[in-house]
Amino acid sequence: MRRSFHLHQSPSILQMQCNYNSSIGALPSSYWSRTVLFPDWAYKPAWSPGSRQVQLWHFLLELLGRGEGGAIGWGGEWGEFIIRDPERLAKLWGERKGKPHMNYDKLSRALRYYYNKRILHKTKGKRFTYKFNFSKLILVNYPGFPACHQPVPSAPLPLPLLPSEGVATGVPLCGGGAMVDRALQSVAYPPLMPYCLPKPALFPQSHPGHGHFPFLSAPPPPRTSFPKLWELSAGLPPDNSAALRLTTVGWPTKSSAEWVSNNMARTSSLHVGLRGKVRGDKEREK
DNA sequence: CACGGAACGG
DNA sequence: CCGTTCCGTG
Repeated sequence: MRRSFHLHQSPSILQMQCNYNSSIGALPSSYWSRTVLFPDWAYKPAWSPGSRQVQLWHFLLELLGRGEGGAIGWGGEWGEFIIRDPERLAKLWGERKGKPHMNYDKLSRALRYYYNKRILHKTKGKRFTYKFNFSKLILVNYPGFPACHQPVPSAPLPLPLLPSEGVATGVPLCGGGAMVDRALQSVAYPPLMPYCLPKPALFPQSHPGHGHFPFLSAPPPPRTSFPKLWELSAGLPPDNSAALRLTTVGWPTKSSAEWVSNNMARTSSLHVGLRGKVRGDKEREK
């Protein structure tokens, strides 16, 4: 029943990347893997052997992780990034995808499609500035948000960036925030890209009791009236529905207000599920 | 610039 | 599904 999870597709890659877990400061990998939940999209490996193509958000993370020269860079807030040279970025993206006529206009359209999927949102007012929804981080197993402010080791990971790694090789990067110039500022970026982590087991299926989730404020009605609601939602497999329902709990960051205002309006994942099927909601829109 | 509809394609 | 292409609107 459990739909095959993305991680299963590239165990080797994953294991390879997750070896770093042990190198996160004093924190055992188990700490991370059981404490932090990333949105489901974050766990998709860059290159599934199943030959799914690179996705834009992943490409961006890759460039950001490499500290790519000037085309794109991290911004002031967690997950925020600034496209410094839109056309150059577009060109890079175009090369990767074999779309020679790519430009920022088109690329940005693709980015806008991420809004509904809650992968990205726009930092309003700032040109070329977008933000990954890392704020959707969820804490599990820690009722009181213990030392919940990302126990982020400020020091960059000893990332085994292979010399052979590069755009052309298609080697998956576990980069992400690892290579962020620490010089940049105090902001802590994800020390590991989420997709480097094993996905924490959520609700044990054996426990229909669903109860023992500390933060589970109000599980959306299991109303059987909309049985497969989540399955319609783009990019959000049922696996994650549980996680997403919890997102209202949110991550207590400085930007939480922004995040909340941005998404509280949409209320809950129920809405999101609906919005996923782009077609039907035109009328609804305004 | 930024947004989102629409048609289309791999 | 995930963009790509094109385009009207603000």
